[in-house]
Order: sequence, then C-alpha cells, then structure tokens
Amino acid sequence: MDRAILHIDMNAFFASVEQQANPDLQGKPVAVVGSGHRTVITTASYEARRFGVKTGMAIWEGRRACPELIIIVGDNKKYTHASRQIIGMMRQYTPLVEVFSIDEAFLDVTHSRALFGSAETIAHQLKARIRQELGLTCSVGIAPNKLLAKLASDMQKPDGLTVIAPDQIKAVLESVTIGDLCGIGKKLERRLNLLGIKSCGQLGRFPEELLSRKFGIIGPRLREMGQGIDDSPVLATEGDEQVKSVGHSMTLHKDIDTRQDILRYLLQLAEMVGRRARRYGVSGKTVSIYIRFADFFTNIQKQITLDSYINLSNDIYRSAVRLLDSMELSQPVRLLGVCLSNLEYQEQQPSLFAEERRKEQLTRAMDAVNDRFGDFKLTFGSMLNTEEKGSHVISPAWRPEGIRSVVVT
DNA sequence: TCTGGGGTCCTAGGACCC
DNA sequence: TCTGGGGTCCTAGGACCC
Repeated sequence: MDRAILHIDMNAFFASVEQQANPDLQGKPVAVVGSGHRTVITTASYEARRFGVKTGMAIWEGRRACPELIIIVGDNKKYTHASRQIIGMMRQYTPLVEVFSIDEAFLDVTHSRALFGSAETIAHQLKARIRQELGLTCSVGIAPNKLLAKLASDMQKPDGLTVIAPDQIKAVLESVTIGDLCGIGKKLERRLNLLGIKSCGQLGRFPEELLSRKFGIIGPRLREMGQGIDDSPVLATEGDEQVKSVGHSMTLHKDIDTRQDILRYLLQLAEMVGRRARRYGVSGKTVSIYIRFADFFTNIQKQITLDSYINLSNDIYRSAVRLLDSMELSQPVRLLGVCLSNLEYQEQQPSLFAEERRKEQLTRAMDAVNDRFGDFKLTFGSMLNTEEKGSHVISPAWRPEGIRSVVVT
C-alpha cells in the first residue's frame, strides 16, 4: 500500500499569529523581528512580501522595500502556544506526527484513512479547524513520502492544498528545479548545475557512477531524490527526544575588543547554556566557543573535550575561557557563542567533595529563583553591567515540544 | 545602513590503542 | 627488525534546515 504523508506548513506563522492577536495588524504589512538593532526579519506577512520584504533582511532593508512596514518584536510564548494547539489537532488524526519545526510537521495518515476518510479529507478538516480555532492558514502537501509531501506543500502558498499522486510524480519532477528539494541547498544546486543538471528529472536520470564520483556517498541518494524516492519514516515526536547539543550565541549590541568585555559575555552565555542543560537534566563533556569578527566573514570555532561531564555554568565558563585564551583575536568581536555537546542524559550524582556539593547547591538555588522570577534576576556579580541579558531572539527552528521546548509558564 | 539564532549531519585527518 | 590494519575518539570545517 502506498503511504499517505501530509506535510503541513503554517503560512507566515509568526506574523499571522501577531495579526490574529491584534486586529489592527490584519491586512497590513507586518515583519516579526528579534530584539536589538542588529536583528533581522524572521517572518514577513504576505502583505509585506508583496513589497519584496523577505526573511533575513535587516529592518532597514525591509523598510526600504516597504515604508509602511510594521515592525513587531517577536514573542515566542505566543507562537509556542499556537503551535501546541495545532500539534494537538494533528494528533487527533494520527499518532505519527513528526514536528519538524515550530510551524511545520509531517503526518503519516496511511492507517488513519480507514477512520477519517482520504488524506485529502483529513487535510481539509485540519485546515478548517486551524482556521476556525486559531484564525491561521497553512499549506498542505500530500504525497507517498516526506520528500514529495514537503515539495508539494511549497507549491501553493498561502492556504494551499497540493496532492502529488503516485502517477503524477514523474511529470512533477520534470517541472521542478533541484533546489526546490529539501536537502539540496545553494552549494549543491550550483555544483549540480555545473553538470548541466537543473530539473529533478535530469538529476534522476544522471548516471549514478558520475554522481558518486563527484559527490561521494551522497551521490546515489541524490539520484534517488531526483526520482522522488524517499523511504524515511515519519518519526513521531514524543517530547522525550534527546537533543545532541545545547548552545547559545549572540550578536553583540556593538563590537567589542577588550578581554574583560568578552569574558562578561562568555559568562552570560555559559549561564544560559548551563541553565538549559540543567533544566533538561543533561551534562556534556565537549565545550565549544564560536566567534564572529567585525568583518562578518571571519569566524572561528574551537572545542575541547573534557574528562568528565559538566553542566554547572561556572565549569562551562572555565572551559570557554581556556578556549578563548588559545585563540588569536585579530579583530573586534561581533558575535559570541557557547555550546555544550557530547551530552549524557543522566542526573548528576551529588559530588563526593564538600566544596563541589556547596557549588551544586548554590546553582540549584539560583536556578530556582530564576525559574520563578525570570532569567538573570539573580546572577553573577560580573554580569551586572551587561546590557543584554538573555536571548530575546526567536527562531522558527525552536521545537515547541519536549526537551527542545521553550518553557512556558 | 548593513547582514539572527537554534540545531543536525557529514567528512577529513591525526592520535592512540590493540 | 619490519610489517599491516582496524577501531575509536578528537578537532575543524562545511552544508543544510527552519
């Protein structure tokens, strides 16, 4: 039996949620951004897109394209709340819901059809409910696999419903460019173009040996993608999946060049990373730091793997400083990042040493206060002069559920 | 007037052990 | 005295996604 896979993609999600929350914004060009003057547009409403406003633009670029553009600083609690409601509706049709991002999901409805009708019927019902209950629209793709369902959902926006039936696959692939496939980005597209490959059909017919020679082990996979083949299952997102790294980075209000300033931000980032790791109940033994310099194009990353697993902010900070001290800083710093990886999912045993235990207790006490009263209410003395406290930038890649979730209180 | 932040996966090369 | 090879872990860098 052919599988029936739905891909549901919310249209201009953050902007639409804002327009629903505030009727004054409805029908108007709206852009959702992060905080600070060095932020970018995360989502533009369709009214704004008509003027050429796009994701990734700086605010001034958006305003240049559309002088009436209304700028809204994003509020991730609103989006998380809406996302949870939508996922809840999806789960009423199948347990096989794979949450791909805060505004996208795959549903395997192969076995739901006996109960609810065809995949299209299910799609229509979900679209109607999302519209009635939340006032939001989405684009749905229906196909025998995830690759094609995702391709289909992209074909009609906003508020679309596109079916790629098994007997249409060949024809569709002839008309679609390779860059439209999820997994073929700019670089791969350019390299494939150089071989004369533009459409998916061409990719699917290209000799496998040549693809393997040029692209190594992904060669055969590329050819399959060109043929619309994808056997990957829809993996139900249960909320207990395990992340593999916990990181934070921030573009600074302005470039900095003194060690003291850099250390202050590193401490803040270490605290953000540590707190999230502790909230998840994970510790890690690899710490990395990331620096983007003032010229924007020079980036360096360094990592170190320790002998033991850590999640105390101060331990993360100490490793970060070690890494910093091993780096050559050639320019002022624009962005700093700290990441903890190589994770282990075990609650830390209390330390055998009194001094360590005291540190752990202090950390728990600080976490408790911050959980209750908000991030960075209680913090290290050297951070008190820092202007930016905590990340206020929203990202559509945030997973609304499980360990990846943003805690909503 | 510039250009965010959260992730995942893959590869290459070196160290080290058996 | 010379020989080979597999496996694992580590760092760095890149591509890709939303």
